[in-house]
Amino acid sequence: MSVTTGERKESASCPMDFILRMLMGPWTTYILYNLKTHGPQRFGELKRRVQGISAKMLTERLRTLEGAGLVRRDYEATIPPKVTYSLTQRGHELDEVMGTLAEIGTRWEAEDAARRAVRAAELKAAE
Amino acid sequence: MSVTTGERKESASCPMDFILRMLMGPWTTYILYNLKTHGPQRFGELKRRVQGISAKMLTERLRTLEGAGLVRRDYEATIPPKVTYSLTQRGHELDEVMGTLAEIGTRWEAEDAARRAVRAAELKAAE
DNA sequence: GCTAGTAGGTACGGATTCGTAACCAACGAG
DNA sequence: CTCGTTGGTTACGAATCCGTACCTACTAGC
Repeated sequence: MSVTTGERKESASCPMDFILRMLMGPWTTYILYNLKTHGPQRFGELKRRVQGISAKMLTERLRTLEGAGLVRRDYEATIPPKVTYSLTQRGHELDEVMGTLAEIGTRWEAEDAARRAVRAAELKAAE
Repeated sequence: MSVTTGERKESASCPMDFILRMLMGPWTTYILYNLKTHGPQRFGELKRRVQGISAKMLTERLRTLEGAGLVRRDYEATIPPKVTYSLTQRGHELDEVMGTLAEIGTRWEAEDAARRAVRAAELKAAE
């Protein structure tokens, strides 16, 4: 599947698919999360915060997000150049869903951890 | 990124990432959507409905979803075997988010279409 | 005996992806 | 005159993904 370029053959009739393709792609959620919580940021700042991402990936993801209208790119042709990225209004429309997803994800992780703990305790008791 | 197997190195501190990895993976949304709207289904039924998917992919995705606790697999060792898949309670917890995502996706698609139409009209008027 | 259908598993291979490393342009500092 | 900074781009290569094709075991139907 092409996470980056959008549809592969036919995305036919699943609007979720389009939007999830956007949100997915390796670093996307980290980028959006950072732009949301820390506000507009310059390229280097963002790169430093999204630990481990390469300039190439960051550029590519930002271009994709920009193309989808989720992120705005402000370029100042100073020397050295200054490029600031920020969430667009459309980008902020995802705040709520992302919040919900994060909440569910967190809950599930906690539940899974609890379940593992119980199972471990049972195993120990069965010794 | 490994959509299928979950984290690659560190998913560190982004619960959205975990859950989106689940929802993503090529056919996942189609599968969940079908299980949600058409209820529990057998393997072949599902395969027929999720048009174009290969048995391999369907099996793999279902196993992943099962592993994440979103889908339940009921196996009856009749001849021929009968395997029914259904959403678990956890699977249904995503109903609302998926609905919201679908709504946003649909709206954006419509907005984009409208914008393209306007642009096309402008181009035509400028001839 | 041959085919179809059920629910997959396995092997291969082309395409895609993503990380690494190198490079670029302009300029200010030393 | 070289170095560092910013915001990238490009080339390469290894890893991964996912579709195709073929295999299983069993039975029913012709």
